[in-house]
Amino acid sequence: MFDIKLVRENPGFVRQGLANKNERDRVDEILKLDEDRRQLILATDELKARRNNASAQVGQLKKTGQDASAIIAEMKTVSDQITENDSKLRNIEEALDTILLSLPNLAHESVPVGKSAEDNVESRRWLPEGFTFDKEEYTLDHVQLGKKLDILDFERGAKIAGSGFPLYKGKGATLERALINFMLDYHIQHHGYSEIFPPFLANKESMRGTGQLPKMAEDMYFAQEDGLYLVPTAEVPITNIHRDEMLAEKQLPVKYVGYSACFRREAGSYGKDSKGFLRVHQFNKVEMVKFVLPENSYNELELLVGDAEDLLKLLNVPYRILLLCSGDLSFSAAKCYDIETWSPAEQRWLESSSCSNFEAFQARRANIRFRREETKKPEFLHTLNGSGLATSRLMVSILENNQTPEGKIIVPKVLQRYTGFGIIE
RNA sequence: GGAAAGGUGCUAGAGUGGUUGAAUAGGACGGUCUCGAAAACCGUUGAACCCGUCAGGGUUCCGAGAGUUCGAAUCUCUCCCUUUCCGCCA
Repeated sequence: MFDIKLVRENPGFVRQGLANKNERDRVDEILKLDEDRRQLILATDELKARRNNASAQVGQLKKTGQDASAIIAEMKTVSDQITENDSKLRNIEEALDTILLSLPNLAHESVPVGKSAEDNVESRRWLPEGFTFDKEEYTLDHVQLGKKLDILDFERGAKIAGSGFPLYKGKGATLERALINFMLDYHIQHHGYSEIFPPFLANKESMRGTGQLPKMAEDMYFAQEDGLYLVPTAEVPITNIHRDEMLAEKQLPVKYVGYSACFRREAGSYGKDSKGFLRVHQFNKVEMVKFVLPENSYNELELLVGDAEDLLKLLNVPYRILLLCSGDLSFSAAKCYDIETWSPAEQRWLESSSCSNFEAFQARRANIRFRREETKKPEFLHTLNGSGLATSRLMVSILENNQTPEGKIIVPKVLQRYTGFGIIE
């Protein structure tokens, strides 16, 4: 959520920040509501103070058997006024919250200002030894490979649930499971994360906490009867572990890693990237989430990206890192790196991970705080998360990059102890 | 799905409609004592918001919301959640 104090104290800065994020300027509306709100609180608090005093007097008078009807009569009108003011105040605060909850986080100063994905900046890339971008080396795309080897069945997935719900078979299913386990184990054993296996459905409060609601409602599957959303990412349940909690400073950083299936309606993107795994309604993802001290969050972001990169190097998958520009940042992020892996068949990069620092944006929405040792005061902490990694597009890169001229798949070495086989043919 | 019980501070757990932000105990923190520690004793121990340069003052919060009342943790209604038992079930 947006910090109202920032708007109050530095409206110009917020105005510019919203413009950089391609967002409508609502600063004046906010300031007006904020001003109204404070005036009303001031007036009402005064009335309430009067009433509290008078009520104490009534108590005293009654105790001693004296008449209190004059005060009672007077307080009746005061109480009516209070009721009226409170209801006005509620309306104002609702209006204010609606705006504040709908505003995206502002970009950090280190983020390049830009309009769209065109303006993202490649910060580095890593290519396996002997790698070439030459398409001729690779004859089949992941859909063709999946069919030929009978490890992926998109048609039957569509029959069961609809298009975009992949079905893995045989060694394909094993490979997917191996990949998930490898990623989880590696983060737990080498990067110091503790493992979470979260619920795959979450309530409205949780969705609001991480920023999916109110804006992304249309992109999520919703179980009407129960008021629950299918999680679009494990970020939601894992970040909400500490919703409405106060952590101790010495606990930080808290680092979690967890697997979840991810469900996305992808409303409005029909026909785009519809082939195979490129855009699906359900995919698997291992997600890292960190709760950190505000002063450390940008350092922690770099470490987070490094944690995801380690896996790609071990898997021997070509990738590049993009620093997203202000206009391409997601709703909640202040800074974000995308990691894209290479698809030789598509001859382009595919997004396999997104690592973001949300600063206090989610913490403010979800009310996640820590108590600072030095001041003894509560403060919002910073949250970060990153995919480490999403399997579907990563699987595209793994299959296509590891195919032999005969159309077999060599299983990456690090996965072989999980799969129990070294080749799919 | 049926039945019952219950939701109070970091935790356990009191609470008669009128100084109850809330007894008491535990925990945590600080101090005394000690070479040090334990024990004992003493003290401290919530948050949000508003006004104020500061000092400080005020308001709200006992699951959530509405109601009764001059005044509600305490009375009424609705909802939510948790626990236990029964049924169904991986």
